[in-house]
Amino acid sequence: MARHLITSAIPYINGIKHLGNLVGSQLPADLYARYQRARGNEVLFLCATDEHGTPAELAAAKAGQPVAEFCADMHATQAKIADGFRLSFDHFGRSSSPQNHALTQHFAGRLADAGLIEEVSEKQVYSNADGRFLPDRYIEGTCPNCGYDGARGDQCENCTKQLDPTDLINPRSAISGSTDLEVRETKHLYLRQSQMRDQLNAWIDSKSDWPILTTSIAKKWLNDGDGLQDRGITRDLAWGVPVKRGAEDWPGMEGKVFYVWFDAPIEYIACAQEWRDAGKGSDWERWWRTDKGADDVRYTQFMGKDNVPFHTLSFPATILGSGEDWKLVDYIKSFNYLNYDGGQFSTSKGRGVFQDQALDILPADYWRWWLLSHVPESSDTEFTWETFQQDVNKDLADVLGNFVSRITKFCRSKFGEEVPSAGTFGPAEEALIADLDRRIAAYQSHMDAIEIRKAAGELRAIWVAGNEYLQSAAPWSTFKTDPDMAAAQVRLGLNLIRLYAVLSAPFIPDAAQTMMTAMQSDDWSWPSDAATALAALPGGHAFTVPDVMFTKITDDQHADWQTRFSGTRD
RNA sequence: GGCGGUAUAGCUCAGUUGGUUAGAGCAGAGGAAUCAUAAUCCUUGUGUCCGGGGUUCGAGUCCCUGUACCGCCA
Repeated sequence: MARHLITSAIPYINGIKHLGNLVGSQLPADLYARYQRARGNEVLFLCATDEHGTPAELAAAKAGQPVAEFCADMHATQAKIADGFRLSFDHFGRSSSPQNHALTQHFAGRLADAGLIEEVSEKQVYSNADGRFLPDRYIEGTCPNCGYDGARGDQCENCTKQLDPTDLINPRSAISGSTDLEVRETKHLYLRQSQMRDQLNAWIDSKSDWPILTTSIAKKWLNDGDGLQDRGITRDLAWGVPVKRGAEDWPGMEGKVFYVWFDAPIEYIACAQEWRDAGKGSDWERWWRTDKGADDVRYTQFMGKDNVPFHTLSFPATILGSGEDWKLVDYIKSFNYLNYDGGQFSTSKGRGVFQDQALDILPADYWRWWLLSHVPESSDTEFTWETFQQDVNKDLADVLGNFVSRITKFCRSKFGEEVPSAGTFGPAEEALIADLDRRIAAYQSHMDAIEIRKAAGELRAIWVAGNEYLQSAAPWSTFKTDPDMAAAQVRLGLNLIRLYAVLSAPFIPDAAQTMMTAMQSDDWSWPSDAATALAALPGGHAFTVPDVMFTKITDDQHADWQTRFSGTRD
């Protein structure tokens, strides 16, 4: 039995995410996790919330809550939404957990011992009114280049010129508006990634099977300009993991915390400890320590393309630099962006569909199916209500839902609500079985390779094969002349429903459960061959006719949602 | 400005190491059937494969160049 460690990029805590955040990491990771479990493999599927940093502090302030309380509430909210989408995390952790605090400090200590941490003094803008240092982008002022009044300390969004905060004319705090700013000297820790460039380069080079999107981004950061740059891993903030060297205090670093990009990926490991501590498992090290049983684990990460540098370089640098036997990622599946109706999803402009709204208007399976079958694997993908309506109605309601409906209702009217026993399979049935064997093999190989769109296409073709068979076998016709043959045809059709439940469950778990329940079965075993799988429900086995599985999206709903989620356009 | 990605049928996309008349789903058109959520099934593609050069016996596929969109970095 193979063992799969699977992680999804961890979503930031500052608010409810839109669909773009779902499709780029959590949903495909869930698909893969469900598939591997279905194949009988051992899976540990982890995700968490990324809770530290300035945006979280500001979001909490805006909500009028202490930041710890805000994060706890928002974590619960995101966990509820994840559950709504049927994301099957073995544990949904928090980067603010005590486990992550300790582990982050541990890694910092190991890296320091290995000579990979450097203390650097630098000048940063301090706001007396806010009582804090301000990150570059939280300083606003007049652009020295174009005169735009709302330029940020990192870049003027009017003329796109890159800036230093000290370039701004009449700088002010973006948080309070205060102009009582001063430049102060402060000391920070830098991770000397540049020292590990050759090691990282060789590691990336060894990953010839990774998606081009993943390796090209990594190589660019390794080789661009002066090569991989050292990065600051601490900040002058209150909310975060306090800087410590292992369990020891770090002289000169009092009151500082680690920067989010340092502690967030470490949460992947800490999350396994949380999982253990929550009583969901007994041994987390056999998943994460190659010297303690994780040698045979295959570790796959899922993320949007914006997260690739941290996962290909920074986090591996942390792990390799520690000198300990931590598990490195085996395969990184990265995704492009999902666009919304001619533009980008925008949190600030309220453009696009947010995850809670999506679940309010339609069941999870509708979203799961459309998003996964259109997942942006090779380039950005466009969401439009028109294609969403068309595709979901066609694939789920017409092709799959109607198949279940037509065969169960036909059987009920002619043979009653049990699988008919009479008749034997002929050439048409054998041909279907051979076709299914080929298609299931193709489906598996696409799923094994995490080629999601291809897998979705093959699954859809498997649904279509059932309709093709019924159409040519025409039991409603044979019933008049040869009821026994009709019985055999219906028996095959009913067994297809159970097989579809098994094969479809990774994509649409709720509908799969509906199908399985209707067939009054609990046999979720993955098919070894179609002939055997289609004999699972013998003659005489009782079933029920399920309610309509997928109601169609109407034109009125389409129009209503198109308007409601358009947001404010400029 | 530097780098990377993308550009294939009305729409969403496949096209493996260059090799025969460029494919799939949806939409459109025609037909069959009537068990079913008016659902299904069959038939139907005259596409300057973004433009322009080049390499090659042969390029959607490689090289150069231009254009458009997206992203990352400075």
